[in-house]
Amino acid sequence: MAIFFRKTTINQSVLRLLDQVPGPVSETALRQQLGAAGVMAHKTTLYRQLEKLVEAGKVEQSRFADGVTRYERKKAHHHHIICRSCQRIEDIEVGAHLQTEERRIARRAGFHSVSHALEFYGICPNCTSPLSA
Amino acid sequence: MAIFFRKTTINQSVLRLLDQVPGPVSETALRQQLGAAGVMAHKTTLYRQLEKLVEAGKVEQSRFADGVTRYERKKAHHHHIICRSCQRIEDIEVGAHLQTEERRIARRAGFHSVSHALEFYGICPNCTSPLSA
DNA sequence: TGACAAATGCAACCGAGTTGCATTAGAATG
DNA sequence: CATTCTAATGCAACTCGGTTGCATTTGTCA
Repeated sequence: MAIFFRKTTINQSVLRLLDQVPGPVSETALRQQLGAAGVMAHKTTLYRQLEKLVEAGKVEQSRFADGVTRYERKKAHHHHIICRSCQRIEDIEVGAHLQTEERRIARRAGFHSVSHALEFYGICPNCTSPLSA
Repeated sequence: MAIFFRKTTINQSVLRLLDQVPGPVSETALRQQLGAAGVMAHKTTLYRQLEKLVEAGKVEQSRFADGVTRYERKKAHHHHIICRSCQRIEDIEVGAHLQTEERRIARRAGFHSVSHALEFYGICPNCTSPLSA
């Protein structure tokens, strides 16, 4: 049985915005962007709506190394690489190694239902090239 | 030039405790354990001392999916698997795939100085076996 | 149209982590 | 030992992401 959603302005705007935005956004950023588009929403509302969307499997949630949780439309399993300089976030896909690794770990340590959280960090091309100087 | 450390009770106790404890500990847990051992320390002090230890390369710091930063004595590069039920944290080593992966990513996306954050989550043997029932 | 539950807003709160400032106390020097 | 310099500590106040309880609004459905 699917989770029940009522059709409301905020509700709709959230999903639409997440569809447009490339990459994960924090609740704060989401609220600002909604505000800019004329949709005022309280942070409590957004957190609750996002939670529902996550439960419904429409949105994916991940916590980054800066301690902030960000949300994005669910797509094929992938990971992110975050620029340590400009904070830009890009999608990347990682080979099948990790699945193998997960199974190996599960077997060896007696754990089950194993999943993982993986993010890469680096310096992106823009921040590498000599903009100044 | 090495970072300068003065020999103080707290300072020493922190390192000693991190040596004894198996796995990463949060500042809060650290403070409680120190307190139980008769060493009272203010949280500000601990955060600052831990920061110094991290800078000095003696302690490793990582942020977990619950949003809490935990600290542990630095050893060979490894990862953790966290029980989703009892929160127990175990060390695991992951194959060399990730290094390969990092290099591949760096090349493909034009990023450099790439590093990663990886944690596994699952249900540990204890929490799997029928304790109740 | 009426009723019920979902959605919203608000205020207050929580907990991790930070900052500025005054005080305490190692360590080095004469 | 006394002096001096600065690391280390404690404290209060704050920031910020996120949560909770409660009252109010509003969508949906009979």
